[in-house]
Amino acid sequence: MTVRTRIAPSPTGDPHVGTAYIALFNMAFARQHGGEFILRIEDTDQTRSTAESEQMILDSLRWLGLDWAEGPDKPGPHGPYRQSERGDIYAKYTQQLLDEGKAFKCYRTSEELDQLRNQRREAGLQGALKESDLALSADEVAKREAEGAPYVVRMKVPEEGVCVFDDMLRGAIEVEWSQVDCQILMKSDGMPTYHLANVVDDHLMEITHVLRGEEWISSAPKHQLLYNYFGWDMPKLCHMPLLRNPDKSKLSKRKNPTSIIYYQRMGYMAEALLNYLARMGWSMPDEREKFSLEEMIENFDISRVSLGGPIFDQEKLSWLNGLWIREELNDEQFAAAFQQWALNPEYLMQIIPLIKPRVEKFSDVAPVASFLLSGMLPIDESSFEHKSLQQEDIRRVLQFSSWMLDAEQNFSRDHLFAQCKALADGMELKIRDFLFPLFVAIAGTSASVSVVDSMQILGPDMSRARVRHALNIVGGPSKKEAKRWEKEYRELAKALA
RNA sequence: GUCCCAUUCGUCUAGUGGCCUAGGACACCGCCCUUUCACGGCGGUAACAGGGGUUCGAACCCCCUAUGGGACGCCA
Repeated sequence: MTVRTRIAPSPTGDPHVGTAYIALFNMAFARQHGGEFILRIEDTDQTRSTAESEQMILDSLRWLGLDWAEGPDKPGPHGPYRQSERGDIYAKYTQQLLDEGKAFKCYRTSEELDQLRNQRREAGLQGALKESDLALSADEVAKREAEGAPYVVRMKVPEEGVCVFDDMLRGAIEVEWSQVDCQILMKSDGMPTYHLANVVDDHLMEITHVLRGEEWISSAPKHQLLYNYFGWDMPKLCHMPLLRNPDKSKLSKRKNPTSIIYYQRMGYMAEALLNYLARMGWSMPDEREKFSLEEMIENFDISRVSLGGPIFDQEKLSWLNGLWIREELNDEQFAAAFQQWALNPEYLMQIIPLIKPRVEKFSDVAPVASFLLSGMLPIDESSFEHKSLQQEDIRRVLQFSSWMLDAEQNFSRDHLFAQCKALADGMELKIRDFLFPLFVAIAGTSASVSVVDSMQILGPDMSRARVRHALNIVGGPSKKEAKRWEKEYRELAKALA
């Protein structure tokens, strides 16, 4: 048995807990059956990942204690498409489908596609775009071909009938073919889409089981059809429930910290985080709450996965982490773990240059640096009292900053400063005044080291969480204000890089 | 809007036709322990989304409705 999961790097490289969640279940399933667990990084969209962002994900998964197989014929984290010597395999399989009449070239531009989709919506038509909808006149095709216009390769999909595929947890799922669009397999830049790469790689790597998130259910018919077109056996599919925000939407960084690095910085033990993730949608046969990865693997049974989307509850995670700390670490181990967390050279060396100029004795260090070793800060309304700034200004600064930070992918100090400056100018505030609420949010007081340096060190999720926390304390916008503010912010955001 | 998936205490869940007067855990509340707080111990509040079937019997099987979520990209 060979089980694999695919992970998609985020541009910032922030490794998502959802990624770890899926990887964990893949691994438990594979290891329970004595099989191999393979991890693949999906990167056919080259805008996403860099070597560093991929490394951050792999490091985070290793930190959690997850490990995966890599072999010469079973490419490791990367798909064959990353390896130049195998880069043409997708072209080969695409050509095969073209030759067999199972795929077609499409010269439609994105603008035309938008138009087509809008027209159909206005006409009240339902169903997916089919080959016949996309067809251009023979003249037009010949013209565009002669011009060397870019084209994509799409798979052909039956116009009617039902597709039935199997899910290990849900049984047979039926979808009308009319709902399935003729998926692009090869982009105009010659790169395969996920759908093609996924099917070809999995076949070449002899994958037998795929455990992935529920959001993939709707593309399963396309995948199955591709397997049929190629005449290959399809791996068994299992779709895991999606982790949710407290408001039940799919877990997202705007509403909840999602980065593994956040939970690391927050001081959770890897074992506890993994344990908590394992309890999302799954339970031990004896219902015990605390268990190790090894114990999970020993007792793993995929049919014990429950399908309702679990809400990621930080409170219960904290309780579980407390259990791990109190019960699994003796004083020596606690000391070592804490030292590793707080006093490791990598982290310390980021902090020292900021702290050193501001201390006269070592006893000054802890008070000055404490906010860099904390979670949420104990601040209240009085923390935000300011000689000239109005309450309204403070609330707006925090809300605008929060929106800016949510969208921000680059958390380097200089860039963050430039963004803050741009917002401050737009709001006609002195940068010093603009930064005041941020100082309180990030450091707990305005008498502190550089706030943009602090945000860089604390990382995106911790910074966002603290700003959001501060906003809750001073009061976010009312519904009326929110509308006006959003409009203002959209104007200001144009000045942002 | 269309299609798909889901639905047990506020939250995570047990439950696979009779062991269910629905069990455990987090959170919350109360009591005990304790110079405080926390930890720990004991107890409490709190759920089968609604309606129809099937069955001697339904949280469990079927249908309808409602609610929630996901997917509808030259993203993954």
